[in-house]
Amino acid sequence: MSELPKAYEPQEVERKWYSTWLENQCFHADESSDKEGYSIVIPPPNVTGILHLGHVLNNTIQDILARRARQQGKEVLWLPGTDHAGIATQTKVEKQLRDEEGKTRRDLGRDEFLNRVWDWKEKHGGIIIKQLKRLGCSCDWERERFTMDDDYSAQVAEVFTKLFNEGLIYRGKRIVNWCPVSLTALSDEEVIMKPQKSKLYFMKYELVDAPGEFLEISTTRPETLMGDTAVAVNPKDERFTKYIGRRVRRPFPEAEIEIVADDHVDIEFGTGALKITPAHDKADFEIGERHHLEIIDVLHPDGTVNCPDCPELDGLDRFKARKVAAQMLDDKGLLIRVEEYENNVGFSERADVVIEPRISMQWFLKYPAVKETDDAVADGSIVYRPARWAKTHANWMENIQDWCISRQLWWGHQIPVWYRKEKVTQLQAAESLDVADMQAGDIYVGTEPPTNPEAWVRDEDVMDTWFSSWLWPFATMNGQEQKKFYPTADLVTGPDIIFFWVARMIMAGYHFAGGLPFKNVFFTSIIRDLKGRKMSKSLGNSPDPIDLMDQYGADGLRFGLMRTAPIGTDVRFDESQVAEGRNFANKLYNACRFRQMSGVATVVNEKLSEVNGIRPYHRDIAVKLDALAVSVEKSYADYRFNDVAQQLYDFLWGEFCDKFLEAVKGDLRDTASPEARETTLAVFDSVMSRFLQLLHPFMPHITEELSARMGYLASGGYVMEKMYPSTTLTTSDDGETNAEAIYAAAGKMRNLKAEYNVATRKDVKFLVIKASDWLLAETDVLGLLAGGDIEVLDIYDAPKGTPAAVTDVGEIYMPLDGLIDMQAEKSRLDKEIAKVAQEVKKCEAKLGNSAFVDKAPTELVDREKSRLDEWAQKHSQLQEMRSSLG
RNA sequence: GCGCGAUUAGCUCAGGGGUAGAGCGCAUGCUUCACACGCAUGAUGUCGCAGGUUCAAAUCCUGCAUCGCGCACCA
Repeated sequence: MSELPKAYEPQEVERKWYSTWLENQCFHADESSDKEGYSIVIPPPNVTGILHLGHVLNNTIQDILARRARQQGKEVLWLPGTDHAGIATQTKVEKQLRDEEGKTRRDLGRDEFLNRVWDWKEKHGGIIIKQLKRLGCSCDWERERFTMDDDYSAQVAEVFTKLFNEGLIYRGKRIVNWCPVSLTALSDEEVIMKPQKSKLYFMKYELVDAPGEFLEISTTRPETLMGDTAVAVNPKDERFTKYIGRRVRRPFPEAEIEIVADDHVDIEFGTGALKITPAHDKADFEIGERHHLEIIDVLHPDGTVNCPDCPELDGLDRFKARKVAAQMLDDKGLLIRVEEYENNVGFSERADVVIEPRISMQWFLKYPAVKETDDAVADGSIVYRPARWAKTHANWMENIQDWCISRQLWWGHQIPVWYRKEKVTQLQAAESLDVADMQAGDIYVGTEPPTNPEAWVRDEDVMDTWFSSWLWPFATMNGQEQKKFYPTADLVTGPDIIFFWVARMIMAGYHFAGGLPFKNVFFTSIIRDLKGRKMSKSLGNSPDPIDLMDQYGADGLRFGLMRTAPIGTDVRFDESQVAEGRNFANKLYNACRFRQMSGVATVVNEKLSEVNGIRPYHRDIAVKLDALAVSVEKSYADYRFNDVAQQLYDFLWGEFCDKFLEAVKGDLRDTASPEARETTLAVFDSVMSRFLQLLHPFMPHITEELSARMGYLASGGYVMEKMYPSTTLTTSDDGETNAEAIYAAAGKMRNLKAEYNVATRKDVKFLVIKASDWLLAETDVLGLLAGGDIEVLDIYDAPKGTPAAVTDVGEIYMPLDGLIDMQAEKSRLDKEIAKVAQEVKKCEAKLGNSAFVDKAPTELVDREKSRLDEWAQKHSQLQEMRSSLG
């Protein structure tokens, strides 16, 4: 057996077990099972996505929850799938088309282009799924869903139709966030505000009725000046009262526009006069509505200027046009000055370009079940963890705006709306069709095309990807499955998509599925690099999880990440943490390898009392294992996964290997008695087999491997299927354990050796007096642990200066036999004495404080007193030693 | 502007009214027959700053500072 590799090599083992689990359908969820149901739906990654560390954290947590629920005897469904990710996917395919064939999607036409996207999806779509499998995710892959599966798409159309019929979906001309690169509208949530260095232009418009008199106006966007249809001032601003209702001259193209009064104008800002461009600013649009202003669109969809009346600007890119327009103003003597200025500008999340507020015809949704959603989170029907995210949720719900759900893309769920052909021809272009203008018979909304399709034209737009994602928890399940697994139990996701996804799913759950979609939402940390920056492709600071798994194993990556990931705060990723995860796996492997040198287990005892010849170390580790199970349970209840990992780590490394295994090592040697060996092996197996089960959710592969290899699964099955031990290994009848006293004494003895620089010597002799009555039976082990020979004496007249330690096993002396450097010893003692004297002083001060003695709990005071005794005793001992040295 | 979080060892982070913790790193010593992905021993902290509550504050409260995040915005 000893020819096993010294170091654990996870790669092959992980592959082997994952395919074994799959072959045996270990992840399969049976909706007709009698067991209690437990379900999680995966936050569907983009079908184009590549696994990053955020996914690793997120899915490891889900896997832990799922595996643990199985251990608890539940019927578990972890439902996987991917999201079609409208813009992201379409953009990728368009880029490929452009790069490889020099074509645009319009060159291909809608149908052919969509074929290409589907091809692309078939080819590249499965990458992230494979990567999740590599990580060990126990999803029910037979149930993998895609947001554009036929049945899923049907439900999206159905939901649209229902909302339309309820009057919650409407079409209208509004200012929307327009992405000039993707050429589509976006929702407010897809816009990211970034501070930008820009310029504030001060210019003047001449008053029509008073030539030579000017009104000063400040703007950051002179290039939209051609679309100005008014100037606004605040009615309370006395400087401008006299101008209200009069007209100024717009410089180009020349026109007269009115000065209106509107409360929106900030008196303090700029000159206090605001140019109004209703077609290109949300606030201006609203002011325009209040004052019935004309709307002039002066930009093309791609962000170039559309203004044939100004040939100097027509066709220019908006940023180029900005400079030219400023120059034109200057040429006319209307530009007063330009100031450097920093303001917040909206960027498109996907294309990272400046968003253009643009008026266009779009579909909007008035959110359903807003109050119910708000309440569910506020009253704890749905529990957010950490709780503070509930506030963020509430904040958004309060200021909720209608959702722009239409996108001018092809990849996605096409809006299930048809317009009568004659009507469209009549109105010339479908883009400007206003549903409000249509008669009932001119529009058709439904999940199936109209019966005479040739008479109808379908709306070209598709829906926002999130309009399909918000149905995910129930649209992925059929009726039977919903009965068993809906609502789901836990949702694990990032706090950055509370608005995009979580809140919307709750609304959809209420409105379409009759209630909450999940009970708990666990928000994971955001993983940053060591400098605190977000992981991103462009910064190149995002380690590839696959590389990490190649290096450290999936289990190592999972464990390392889980052990650091704090609850609710961002985490800085440190690769050394992953190395620790690997080291931990290796430690576990080697502990088992050691055991395996004595053969494999045939029987694993369920109770410690079944084992003969139990000694303190055996009892001790068994008791600690039972305590670990309880404590881990508690941490799970609070979703404190880092805590669980830390406890498992401390137990295996600190208790099992460092103490227990060191203490019983002798029993496994050839020289040991068969009885002692049998006892130790039995205890090892009882504890280890249970420990592997406890660890399994975090490190599924190695625990499965070792359980099999060690013979813990003699009765068949897999660790991942085993019920979590419902009984404890020990009972209160198992009695007290003295192991801790021995470990502590051994520690003190090793300290003594180190202090006198004889740490590595094995010929050190320790003398024990006032020994505990049970110590005689344990001197061998104590000697082994401490690294020396133990002799228990009734009396020992210690020469002055003999190093000593007071322990719970007795008073221990380490005779020096004159082998110590006296000079070094003296100065060491002096330092030590000073230190101890300080401790004594501290205790005395505390006990001298009558307020403390009177008011603090008595056990605290008593503790302080015994502490003082200990320090004082040590102090006099040291002084004695010091004086003996002269 | 409003809100939220963070600030503890060189680094990454736990903890939390009653003697300051882990791992890594560092130092010293170990090729000890499970493990150098290891073993043993050790050094390192005014627990961001200032007040307050308390017998007792790193911990609770208030303010401030720095860093980060979210929301709202000034054209």
